[in-house]
Amino acid sequence: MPRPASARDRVLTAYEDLLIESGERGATLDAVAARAGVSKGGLLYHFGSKDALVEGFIARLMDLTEEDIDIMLAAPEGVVDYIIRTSVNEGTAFDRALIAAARLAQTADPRAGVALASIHDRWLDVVTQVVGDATVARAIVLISDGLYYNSALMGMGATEPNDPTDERLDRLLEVIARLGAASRP
Amino acid sequence: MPRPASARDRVLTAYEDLLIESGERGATLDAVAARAGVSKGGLLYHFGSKDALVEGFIARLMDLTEEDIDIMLAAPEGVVDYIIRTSVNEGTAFDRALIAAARLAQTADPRAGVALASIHDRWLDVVTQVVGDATVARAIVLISDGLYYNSALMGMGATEPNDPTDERLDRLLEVIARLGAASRP
DNA sequence: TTGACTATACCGACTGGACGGTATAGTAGC
DNA sequence: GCTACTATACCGTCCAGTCGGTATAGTCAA
Repeated sequence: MPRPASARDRVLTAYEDLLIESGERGATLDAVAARAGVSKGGLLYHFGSKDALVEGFIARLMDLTEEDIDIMLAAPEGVVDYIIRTSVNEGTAFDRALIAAARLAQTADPRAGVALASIHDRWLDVVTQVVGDATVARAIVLISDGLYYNSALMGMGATEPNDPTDERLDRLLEVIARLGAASRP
Repeated sequence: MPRPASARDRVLTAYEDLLIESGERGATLDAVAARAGVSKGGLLYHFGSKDALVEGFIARLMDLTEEDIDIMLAAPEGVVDYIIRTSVNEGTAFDRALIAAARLAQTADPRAGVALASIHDRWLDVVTQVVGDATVARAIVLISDGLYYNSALMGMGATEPNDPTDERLDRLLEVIARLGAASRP
């Protein structure tokens, strides 16, 4: 690990930003380098190929996933509330990484698909633990997936607002409570 | 319109297949033409540009959507059962078109994302009509979205089976019934 | 303390291949 | 003779990856 808040990290963030804003096609090495404020050569010094860049991005995503699960388990409002409310916008570093991964998965990069599937499974485990019923947990995680993917894929075409305090989410959570979900762990 | 599966249709289907199998990057004009068994010149005779091909694909998707909604409304097992069970595999022409659209969404052009959003809205309308409650309908459509996008994005990484008669879907539908959804119109 | 050498971090011109699109000449069937 | 193609060649652009070079800091030995 090099000392300063490094070029390597800036490159990863630039890649993520470009995936979100312009899709996989727009996230070229030149564009990523420019965004990160390094030259193309500099980028390729840190990541020897585009493939290695994808690998690095996914590794960071998996780290953020573990962090987010810790936060989720400690959330004062409960796991279910947390997972549904944070399924909706692009605010946190984790949200952004997830949306970027969804963009990557669209282009059939199997690694992004596998990463997404494993994140989904982690959530399912945690929610199952909390609500006690595997099928109820599955329904909840699917709703979360639906919210995520809608914001990931529909972009400007979306009808869903991206506000985690939206009262429509309150109502959605009330309906979810009917499934038998404990709203607190 | 000529008699058998016309070259035009074959081109559209080949494009769809390639989107599903190889993503947007793999669906090049050369690859689509080869898959459809026409020459590149032949493809460009029918669709003057890749843009026109996308347009043609989306037009067919929207036709299939209207057909599917008619089928859904007439489904003997009810709208909710139908929408959840058919959210899961790549069997029908409509399913395949939807998965392909998810691959295309927001990659280069917002049209696929807009189309997806409008299909989502049509479903929401229909389900709201049937179950009577907008929030319950939203939860159901989100579960359907979750199932769809999981099969669209996770590909080989998926843990979800793609079998509409899977008993896990039966259990999921039982849980959804607790939301207050009428399982028949 | 200075000069030789090494490692790390980065630059940017260039190459080669892929891809969208154009063009043109020709063919089979109605 | 028109529609619906096939076949092939070619062009310009974009893009991943290569390569030679530069800058800086640190090591070490004479």
